[in-house]
Amino acid sequence: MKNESITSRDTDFAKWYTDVVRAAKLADYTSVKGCIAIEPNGYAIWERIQSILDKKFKEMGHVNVQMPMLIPEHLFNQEKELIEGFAPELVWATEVGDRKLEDRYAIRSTSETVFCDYYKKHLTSYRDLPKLYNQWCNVFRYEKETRPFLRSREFLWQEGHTVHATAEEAEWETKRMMDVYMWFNHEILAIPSISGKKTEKEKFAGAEYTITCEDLMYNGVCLQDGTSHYFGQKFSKAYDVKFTNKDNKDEYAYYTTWGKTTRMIAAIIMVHADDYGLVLPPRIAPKQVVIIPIGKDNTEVNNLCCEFNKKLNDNNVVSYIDNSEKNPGFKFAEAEVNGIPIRIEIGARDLVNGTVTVARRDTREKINIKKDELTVEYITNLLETIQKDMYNKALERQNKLTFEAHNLTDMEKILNTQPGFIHAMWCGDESCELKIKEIKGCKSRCIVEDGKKIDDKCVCCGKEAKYHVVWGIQY
RNA sequence: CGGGAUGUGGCUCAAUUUGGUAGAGCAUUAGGUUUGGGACCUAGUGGUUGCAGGUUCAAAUCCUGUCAUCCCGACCA
Repeated sequence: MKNESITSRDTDFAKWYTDVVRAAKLADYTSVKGCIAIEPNGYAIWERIQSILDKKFKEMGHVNVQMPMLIPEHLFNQEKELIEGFAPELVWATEVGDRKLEDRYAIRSTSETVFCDYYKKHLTSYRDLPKLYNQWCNVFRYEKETRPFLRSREFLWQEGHTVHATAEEAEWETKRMMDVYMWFNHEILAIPSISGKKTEKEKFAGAEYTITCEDLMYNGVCLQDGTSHYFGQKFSKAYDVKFTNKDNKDEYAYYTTWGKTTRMIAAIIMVHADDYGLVLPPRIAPKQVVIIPIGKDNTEVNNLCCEFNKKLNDNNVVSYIDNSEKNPGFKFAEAEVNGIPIRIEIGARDLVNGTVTVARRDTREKINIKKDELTVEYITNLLETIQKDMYNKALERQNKLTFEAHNLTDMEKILNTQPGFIHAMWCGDESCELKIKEIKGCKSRCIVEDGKKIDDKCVCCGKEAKYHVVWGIQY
């Protein structure tokens, strides 16, 4: 039965989204404007994200550190573009008790400043390089319009800050970290993201260039979900981060940063969830299997549940038994709203027939199998099938919502009927970007470098096109 | 910052027009009967009606002020 408390996805997408967040108990509002309480179900997803990404980062040679969450004003002011880009959303700590603080401190919105300040002290020789540091932390940005996970004032993320002896190496780092993000979205989150460089207008304040990871939501709205920036020597010059190179000469370090945030949870919801609640890809699901015994005090049923649950957990499948006092129907609905990938139903009737019921969350299909067929292998295979099917389903929809535009009329028509990823050529002038933005706030998402040419002319001005760009309406 | 709306148990709302003992559903607690798609019965807990002031014998209701939230616009990595 459909969950009455969740608004239909096709009726009101925005309402549906927050309904799913609340129904799945991922997060709740707090009395602090724009700051959510991430609840156990939501935090468990973040912990899965963290553990998988953190392992990957470490395999690649990164190490974790922790920097201050207060940033002195003078540090921020050293990089003009950065302070200009961030000024509107910085919140300042200025007082202690009834006195003024010794300095004005910005609450951390991003940590380039403090990392540079640190690296400045700790780099002497090229032998110290590269330094591959990462930080898991919270940041605060004053946002006017906030929505849980999607855009909150305080959010959790990881920010990698690396310094290198050569531009080539730093650029390689920028690229390989975007490859990690794409791998993560495709393989773990089952989201068929696309990636490419941001235009000058849309890049990170102060970066040489920004590579972005862009997802397409169910309703055709785009979501930036991870960025990797190449700074060249811009920041190291502003913050005097120098080292002595092999030729015994002073050189400014080459700097990169890359980050991914709790916004991923919003992406999971808006790509995979449905009118029945959350749907989690098996590889990110904190709980992969729920076993629901039906009927009360049936020793045989209980034993079978316990036995199989143990077998699964012994084989690295995260499974649990729902032994609560609720009705089976309630348990089914609850498992469904929480997005548990597989549900196993075992009752007295099954024991007589020698069967059990296995239900897939993604398709909501119920499969009756013989009791003997219920093996760990059967479940692990099914989890993999679900993972693949979810990716393919998302990809199929993304393809359906991917369009080509040859002129502004095309673009307008697409944006007014069904937005999505819009491929169109661009001359490179910001004036054209601004003109396109006038249509429903459509922005450039990223520049595609697949060599594919849709047209020779700019979609906007008709002059010679330089870039193949994906456009769209963004969150 | 401009335009509009709303503040009543944890949640959704009623009672405000016409001032007269603050109510329902959901959630929750206890006990019992149930259990193959959000069960039922019984008994409870929980609210100085956003805040401050005023009018009145009497204010959730009328008046003044204030604060907060939401929507539209503007703004936005």
